[in-house]
Amino acid sequence: MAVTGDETETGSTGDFTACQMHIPSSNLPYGGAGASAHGSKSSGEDTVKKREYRLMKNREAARQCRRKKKEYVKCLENRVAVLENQNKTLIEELRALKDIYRHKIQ
DNA sequence: GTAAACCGGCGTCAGGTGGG
DNA sequence: CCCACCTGACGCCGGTTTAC
Repeated sequence: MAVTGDETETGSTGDFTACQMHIPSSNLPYGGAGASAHGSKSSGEDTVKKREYRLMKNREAARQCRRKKKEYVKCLENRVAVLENQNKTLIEELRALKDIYRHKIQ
């Protein structure tokens, strides 16, 4: 496992354009800073709670990010399949047209 | 049967980004 | 600024596969 620290939260919006998806946002009980930046009066207990909250939100965010990425990759794989099919069809069509042309000129 | 390699998923951290 | 959010990277873990 990783070690200490503090960071991050959850939500939605993001990139992975072309093949995308979107999920709703969330709410936040602890609006304050990460861990008493300057004038904060948060007690130790409060700080711990804030950290736990952040970790929880980031956990969710990471899960969602992975889900989204998987979806994106699946979408790309789909696209590849479609394009390969299209390519095959076009090659076939070209071959047929060439054939017709060849017969016509002789 | 078992050790090693591989795989997929998870939690956490760090850093970037956009909005208020 | 500050905050919330997103995401890449890292390390860990449990399950599966492979080689012996």
